[in-house]
Amino acid sequence: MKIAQVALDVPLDATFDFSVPEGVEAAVGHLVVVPFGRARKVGVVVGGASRSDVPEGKLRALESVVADVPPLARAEIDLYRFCASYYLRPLGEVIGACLPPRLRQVKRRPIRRPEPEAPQDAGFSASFTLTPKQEIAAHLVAESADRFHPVLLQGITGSGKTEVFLHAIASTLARGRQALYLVPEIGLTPQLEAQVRERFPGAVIVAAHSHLSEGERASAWLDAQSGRARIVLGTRLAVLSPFRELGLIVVDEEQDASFKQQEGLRYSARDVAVRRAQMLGIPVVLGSATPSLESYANAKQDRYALATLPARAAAGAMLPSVHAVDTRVDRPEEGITATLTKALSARLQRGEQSLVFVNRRGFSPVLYCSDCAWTSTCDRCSAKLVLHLKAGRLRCHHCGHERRIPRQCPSCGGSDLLPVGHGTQRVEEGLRRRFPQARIVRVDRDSTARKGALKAMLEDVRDEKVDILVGTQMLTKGHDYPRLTLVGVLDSDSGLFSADFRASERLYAQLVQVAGRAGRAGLPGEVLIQTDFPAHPLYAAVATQDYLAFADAALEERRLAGFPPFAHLALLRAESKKPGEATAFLRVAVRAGQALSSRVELFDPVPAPLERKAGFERAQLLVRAKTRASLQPFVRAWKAALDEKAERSIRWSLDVDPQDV
DNA sequence: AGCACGCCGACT
DNA sequence: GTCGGCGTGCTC
Repeated sequence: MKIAQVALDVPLDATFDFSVPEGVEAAVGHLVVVPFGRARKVGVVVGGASRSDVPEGKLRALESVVADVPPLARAEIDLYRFCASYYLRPLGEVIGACLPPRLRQVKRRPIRRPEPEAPQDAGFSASFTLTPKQEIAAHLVAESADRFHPVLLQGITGSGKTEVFLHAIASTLARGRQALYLVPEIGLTPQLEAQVRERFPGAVIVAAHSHLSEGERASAWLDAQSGRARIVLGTRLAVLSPFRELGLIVVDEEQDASFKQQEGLRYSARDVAVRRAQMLGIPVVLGSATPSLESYANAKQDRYALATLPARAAAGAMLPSVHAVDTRVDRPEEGITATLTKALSARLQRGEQSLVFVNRRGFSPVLYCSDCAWTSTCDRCSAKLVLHLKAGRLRCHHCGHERRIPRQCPSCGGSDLLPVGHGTQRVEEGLRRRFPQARIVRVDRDSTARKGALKAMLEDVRDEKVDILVGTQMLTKGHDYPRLTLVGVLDSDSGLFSADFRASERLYAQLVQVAGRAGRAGLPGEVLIQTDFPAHPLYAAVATQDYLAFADAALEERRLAGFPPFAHLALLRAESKKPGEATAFLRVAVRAGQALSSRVELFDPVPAPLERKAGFERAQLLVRAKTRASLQPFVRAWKAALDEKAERSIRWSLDVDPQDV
């Protein structure tokens, strides 16, 4: 009797055996329909055997092989096996994460497939000539097209990294191979998709991200698998797409945190991209103005080739001048200092645009009672309720709980309730009072909730219907505004002294990114950073845009502290509704871990950054190892031990290579 | 995760 | 007398 081992998207760390009926051909990679419990499910055959350990009474027969989806290639199954093993998740969950939902339905409408078509023109409209530096970088990528060859491309904003990527993609297509182009958030870079389509007019290009409709997603997946799509442009989940003849992977903004999935299969799409390139023996390019220290260290150790683009590509485009505004002397009112007000006013007079960036990480407008110091907090989370004036509500950003704005203080009955903190709404109002004639647009999660709202706002900015843009990190990514010459940064300091060892790296990347919005086309740009610590070296490094100097200093700090890239981490998170239980479990986990290995270092359990969330009490525990090779076997054994020990009332997860600690 | 089974409180 | 609460157990 023939047995098929099937991976199913259920949270059980096992594959399931099914007997293969006579006359059915179910090889590794095939999608199959199987009976499971009282339901039927679509799974993927990941192995075969002549016998099974499952008792005969339990073994059931697979129902059918899915006919209209070609089988996954061995290379893909191998990649999924690697992800499952490295990130300690069931293989079925990995496959579940990358198979489009439509293809996982047992009963579904047929997927419309395009007619067979004439061979595509891989032609590339190379309307730009590369600068010598870009030329060198493009060469570096193309020179070893048929072996694993990681390249880190570090280039300041406006230096033309995209152009280098496009040239590398062009030579990949010319050699008859497909290219995968990963970006952090495709919704924020609609310009990029248009740009790629324009440059490769004869090639089929598909986008792969979670905002697609189910039909579009399935069809993009099948196009990548069949080889019809020559370029796949996508977010992190696209790194798991099947390809027929993948020849290049590009990871743009490789330092971006959104490449790390934050629940379930907690994979890093950047790391998986490098691994996939290694498994396939193809080049991979990581690009950024401010590479992660992990990637930079790899380049310094010659594991990656390093290419740098130290100058802006457009003739005459200059770097913005960056100044720290000392908020101890120049006291902000409604978040804005006199210096910034003056600079904004000058832009208004000259008909130029300004951007006010509110670094809201750790800051929000909350309601505060000036009589008894009561502040609005969420009942279920250890978080403040954030004031939303337009909606007239107080809202918890973590669990969604909301309530009406009270007229009187719930604690002392006083009527002197004031909003404190510098949320974008308050800054917007302050600016309107100062500049009643200015056209001001606010861009944040609330104002862009409606579909297409962000796009419309950005178009207004492009068409110069806007004088001042106010907003959060959404504004810092990838957009190009020719008439924007001033960037003001508020609440910058929250990243300087955070408990997270990566906070300053992130702040630096964020400031460089937002500074890069100023003065991109001939007009000189100015960046004003409001800070209590104007002499902090991080701000000096932003001013000189000397990434290498910043990174070398930051790496030295990491080396001394023994943090990544000089160590490897895993984070055990636990949460429970029972008080104290999560921490108690972590203490048990420490003892279990100590018994397993002396090659790892187990920290003390600490409360999670948001200690209470939606009624759960959350704590976490960091594990550090010198090398990946010593961390991996430890976490594997540890997980097995914890599976035995954990009570049902505890929810826990292990995060390998955590992003936020 | 679903989805059963199973044993104790307020309703037609 | 039942409808239904979510604790516990299972899925090849």
